[in-house]
Amino acid sequence: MGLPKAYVAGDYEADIYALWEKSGVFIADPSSSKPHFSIAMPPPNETSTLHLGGALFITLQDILIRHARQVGYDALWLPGTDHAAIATNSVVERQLAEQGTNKHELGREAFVAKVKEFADRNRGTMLKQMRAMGASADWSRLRYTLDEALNRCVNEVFIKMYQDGLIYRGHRIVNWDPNLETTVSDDEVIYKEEESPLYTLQYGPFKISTARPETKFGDKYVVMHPGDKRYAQYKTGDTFECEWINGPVTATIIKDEAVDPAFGTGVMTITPWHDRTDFEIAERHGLEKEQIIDFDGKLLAIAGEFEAIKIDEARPKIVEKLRQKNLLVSIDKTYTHNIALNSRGKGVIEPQIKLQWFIDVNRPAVDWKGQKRSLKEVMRAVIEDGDIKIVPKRFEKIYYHWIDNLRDWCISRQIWWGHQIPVWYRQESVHSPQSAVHSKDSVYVGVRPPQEEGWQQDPDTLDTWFSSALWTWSTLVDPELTKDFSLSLDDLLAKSIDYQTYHPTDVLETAYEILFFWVARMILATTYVTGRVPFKTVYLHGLVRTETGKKMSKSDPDSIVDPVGVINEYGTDALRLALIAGTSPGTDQRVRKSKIVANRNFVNKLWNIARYIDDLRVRPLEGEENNIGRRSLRVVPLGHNRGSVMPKSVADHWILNKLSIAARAVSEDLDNFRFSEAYDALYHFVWDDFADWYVEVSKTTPNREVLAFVLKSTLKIAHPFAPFVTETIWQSFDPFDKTQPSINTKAALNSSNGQDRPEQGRMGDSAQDKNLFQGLALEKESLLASQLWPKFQKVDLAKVSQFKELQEIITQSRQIAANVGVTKPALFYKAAPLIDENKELVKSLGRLSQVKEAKAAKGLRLTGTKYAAWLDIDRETAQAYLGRLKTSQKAREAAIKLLQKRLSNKSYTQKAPKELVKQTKTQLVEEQQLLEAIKHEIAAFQTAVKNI
RNA sequence: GGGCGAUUAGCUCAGUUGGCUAGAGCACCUGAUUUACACUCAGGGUGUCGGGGGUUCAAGUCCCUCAUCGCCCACCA
Repeated sequence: MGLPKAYVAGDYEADIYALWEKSGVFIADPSSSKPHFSIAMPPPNETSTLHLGGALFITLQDILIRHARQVGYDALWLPGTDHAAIATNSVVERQLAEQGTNKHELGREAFVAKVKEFADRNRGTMLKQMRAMGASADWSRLRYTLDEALNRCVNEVFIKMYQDGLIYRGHRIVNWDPNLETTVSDDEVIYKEEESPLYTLQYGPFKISTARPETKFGDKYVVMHPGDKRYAQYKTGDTFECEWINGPVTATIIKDEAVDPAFGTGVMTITPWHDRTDFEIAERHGLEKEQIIDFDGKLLAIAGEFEAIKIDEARPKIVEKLRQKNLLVSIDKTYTHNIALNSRGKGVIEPQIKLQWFIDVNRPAVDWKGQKRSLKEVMRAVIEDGDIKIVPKRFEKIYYHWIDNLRDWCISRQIWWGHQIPVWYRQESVHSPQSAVHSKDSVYVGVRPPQEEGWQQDPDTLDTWFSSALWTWSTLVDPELTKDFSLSLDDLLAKSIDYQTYHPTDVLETAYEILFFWVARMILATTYVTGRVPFKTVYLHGLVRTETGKKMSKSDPDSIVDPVGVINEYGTDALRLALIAGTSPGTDQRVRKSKIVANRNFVNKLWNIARYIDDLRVRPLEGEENNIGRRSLRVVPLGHNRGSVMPKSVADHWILNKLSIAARAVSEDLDNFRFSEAYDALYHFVWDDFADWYVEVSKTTPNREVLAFVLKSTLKIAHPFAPFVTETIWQSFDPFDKTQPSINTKAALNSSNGQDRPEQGRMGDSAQDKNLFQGLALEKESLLASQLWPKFQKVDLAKVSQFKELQEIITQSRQIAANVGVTKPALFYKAAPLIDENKELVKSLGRLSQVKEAKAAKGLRLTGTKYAAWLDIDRETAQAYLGRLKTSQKAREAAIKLLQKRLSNKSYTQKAPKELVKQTKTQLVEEQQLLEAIKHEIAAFQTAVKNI
């Protein structure tokens, strides 16, 4: 017995991973003659640690990739990390604040160096943890969103879009975060409901309401709905004088449909600089706009005595002043409204007008299928035309809705960590024809800085999602080529072998949360640049929630289940399986400890099947001749992909049939992204069919070759789901080779009683000096990870049915015995060659004292089989069973009635598929036979009872 | 205001293009068992598939409607 009793994942995982990585089995080969398959891994924040969501996406993608390799693809899973501009930037800014300084004092260069240092220091944890999850990614192609090569791509795309008029610079209202001192895109703004007082103020003849009196200093336009009869006497352009916060103002009447007559008095004043709706009204009517609040969140000179006061402090003071001036009409304290927050850092967003860079989503400047279309139109078309399929489909609707509401994308950020905008400015003196001299900003846009003196680069960086949007292809561009500035973007793509081989990628798997942030933007950028879609299928997974259904959040550390902790306690395979069991695409799931335990048990079940077979290789069974030494079990070299085996017994035929069905089902389910169903098929094959039936059968009539073959095949189909335990078993022994001892002696010693285990969770650490498997050759071919998927086995279906008949006899024997409280009864049979041939098997599995041919009926007749078989139980003892028989009779009768009704329905026999009708007929016959048997048995019972 | 999802066993959830008597894990009950595994085995489920209506030979599945919970988007003076 070489293997320890229970599989202790921590003893093997690091070594197994090292084995894979060293062998190069994860490295894709564009020159391979195999068909290619690729997935671009969503790059996680390089300085963060793995959370359950990350564990989930790695599991799903790893399953797809491993399965693809096994069914014969050259598969590339390209990993990478993200520079997470705002997140990383703000961590370092916070550190600086703690040290009493800030980035402005430090200066740009020093600040960026500091962020880089922070990133360098914290990089690696994530990569290590992804390996711990078993990710079979091609680390030789690891990319980072701030790589030089990716920067080249980012700049090229920016320039291309600029030249096509898709990128422009303009004064627009943007979401300004005064805390992080940057703009953020519309998608990064979240809204939180908050109760705050609503002040109603007297503004000339009107009453207006506001929750933000501090923005009202400059208000000089009064707006109402054109159809509002109450204000019919006023016309657009009418003016009046009135007393306001800091003295008299001249107000102008504006009529605009944006005003809701039902809200308050139906009249409002506008603050175009700090409100999007107001801005739009002002744009429509050509009104003046004035800044009230500066970019630090303090009031400007227009606020008079309130200048330079933070808005929160200023508000009560302003309200007090309004009260004193008798301009405050009323306060509604129960008013709730949504305040805008930055999703990162939760700072309150202040709308501001700012000169920023935007992507125009409505300009028809994209060549798509022979037409000039806008980015919006292309984004819609690729889904509508089926170029990209979204799984689950319901997200297509959500996606369309997002596109329809999409505004121009603000891509410039005022943070320093990221891709700096490739634009330079220079103040130039210009002599106009009238010979007046004035200065003008010249603009230079290019991959490299202009050669002449005096140019200043735009200080802003690009939204992180701008570089992420290029991810599927920028990672496939050959980094060497990007150093050659004579090449155009098209050249770079044309000459990059990886790009030519692996793009478009096959699947993009990610969380539904980032459908807009990332998926949509990859579609936007990639269709525009390459003229092709970035991926063919989008699979979206749901959130992993806590046991109580809450979202795990950093602000509530107790809510977080740490995947690394789970790996250390239960093993990676258990975690992976728990994350896919009973889930469905796009739906949130809860993770509970019991679920992880259940899946750890499955992993252990695989382990023990292997242990049993390992043991059986070299040990004769009771009653078996001790001639194993002479028997020439064919020695098959490790990793040899033997495609088939010879079945002998009915059980052999049955298990090979089950195996084939399971292998096919798992594969088909995975092809269709039905992860949970695939695992379900695997689980029940392994546990119910292989362990509980075939292994048990093998204890009386072993066929070592079939056992070994089924084990090897099982390891293959289980491998994508539970890569570590399956590879560990694969490497531990060759089930065909009785001469080779199990090699896990060290692990066996370590974990024989669960004590003195080596330190766990050391994945990737150099502390592990000796690999358990170091004696093995490291050829790729010897790894389970590079084995091909099992082929369908042809078997004799008649023999399969015979085994099912035996199962029925065995199951019924157990049921009756348990039901009447008898242990180990005898079974008699008459004229039943099948039972006769499998006496020992039926006896052992049926928990019977003996199985014997009888001359006449004796005891209790089994009803579920066509064979004449009786359990040796007297009818008095079996009284309890009578009730069961009667229940069964009723069920049969009900079923028969239903089937007859169905068959007598002409529209059913005419309209339903022929096969189904045929099936129904067969079923009716079977039910009728069964009913007859039951009736006979009940009659026999009644006779017996009478005779007592 | 617009949209999406969920509602199935005590709990957590599967259930594909409608098609056998609706399933799994956990929990629970009864029993077994010193060598593959107590991380085990055998046996045990009386569910109005949220309510109502409709389409169909056939509905957990499709359509309408109502209810409850959750999410997304937009508006919020």
